[in-house]
Amino acid sequence: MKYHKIPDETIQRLPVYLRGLVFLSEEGRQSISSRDLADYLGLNSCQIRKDFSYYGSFGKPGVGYNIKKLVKQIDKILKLDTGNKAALVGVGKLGMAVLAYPGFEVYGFDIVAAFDSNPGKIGRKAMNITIEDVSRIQSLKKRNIRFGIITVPHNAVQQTADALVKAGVEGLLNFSPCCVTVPNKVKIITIDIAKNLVCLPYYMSAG
Amino acid sequence: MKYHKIPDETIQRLPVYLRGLVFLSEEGRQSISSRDLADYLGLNSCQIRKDFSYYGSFGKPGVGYNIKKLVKQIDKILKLDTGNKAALVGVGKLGMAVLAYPGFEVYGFDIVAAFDSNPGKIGRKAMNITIEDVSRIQSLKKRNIRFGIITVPHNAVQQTADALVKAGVEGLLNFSPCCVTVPNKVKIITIDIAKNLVCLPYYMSAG
DNA sequence: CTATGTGAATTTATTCACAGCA
DNA sequence: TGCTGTGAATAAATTCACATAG
Repeated sequence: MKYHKIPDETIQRLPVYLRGLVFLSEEGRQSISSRDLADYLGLNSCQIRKDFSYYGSFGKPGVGYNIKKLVKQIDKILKLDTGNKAALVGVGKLGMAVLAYPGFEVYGFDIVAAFDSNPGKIGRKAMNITIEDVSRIQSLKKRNIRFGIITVPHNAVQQTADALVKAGVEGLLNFSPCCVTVPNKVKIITIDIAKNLVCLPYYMSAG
Repeated sequence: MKYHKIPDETIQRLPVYLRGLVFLSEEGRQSISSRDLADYLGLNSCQIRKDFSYYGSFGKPGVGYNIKKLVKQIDKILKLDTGNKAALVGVGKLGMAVLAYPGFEVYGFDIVAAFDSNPGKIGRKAMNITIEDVSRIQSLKKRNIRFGIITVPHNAVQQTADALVKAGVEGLLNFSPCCVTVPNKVKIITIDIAKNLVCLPYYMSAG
């Protein structure tokens, strides 16, 4: 295994592999070939082999990959094996939906705190999490919570990001497609739910 | 302007440009240079110029791009100028959040119908849309609704997709990260809200 | 025989660098 | 002078093709 700069696209695919493999594992499957995994996920088999090869030789020629072993490897590569804790800010409709979303568990993420500025919501429970006042965001540092999920209205995004950064949060997931400024060391990912729909008319007309 | 195959990455960036430009336009700005737009969106200016150049010469040397004109062009390229109508299936927490999401409008998408299988919800209103029984999905063809948004629990995704396809829907946005099979002519995009968070630990530790 | 792992070839995308226009 | 538009150069990612291992 020679040194290679690992393509960013490879990193982005690892979560896709992970989810598929966890699902197959839960169905009781022990091992899988790159070809079968490619068919299952709608990808290309030699891309899968190359992606894994950047990190070592996990497969057995003639057999394929041991699923449990591969899941462990990907968890390790993506640093998902250390129990990442996240806090959500903004318990409105979108915030509630994110709290209820069953998809974080498979990646080893736990949303363990929720904040809102509406006094009527403070102290209530949302998905078994007690909603706290946004003024308590500063407590995140002590609680060792390093990830923030922002589901506030877009006019409150910047101040929310500022508060989270001040509390030592280093990774942000922002659901409001608006411009936010954060220090360089902080990584922020903005997702625009609608954006995904936008390219469909183009691709549909193209055939 | 020579013929060029348009990179897929260019298509994916057009919605980003569009949102930024619409926002700038709403703030009253008339024109912008590729450099300023690049700074604003955190991208590279010659990439922006090249992306636009695939479709013609929209800019004025020494001045920049007329924002309104550019918005119209992108709308046309992405076929967003024809009033795309979408139906949502599954009015649970996530479905409600998507219905309330303010981000579809800027892209010219209208969610005009909502379906659920829970009899207690049928006939109620969600964001001014009357919830219909899933059995009425077949009416979408007559109503000229070509896009479907799937926010049902993952065990109901396949049957929902089947019903939408049967009703003539050609573009699907699926919020359950699970494997769905659709005919070739149908384009489906699956989004995994959690996946975006997953790469953060990797990038954060990398510096 | 089957399936991995990987250099080499190819394809795709980005960035450079500058001629030419307002 | 300021900025676009674009060939050429570079960089990045994918796919091929096959030697090698179980």
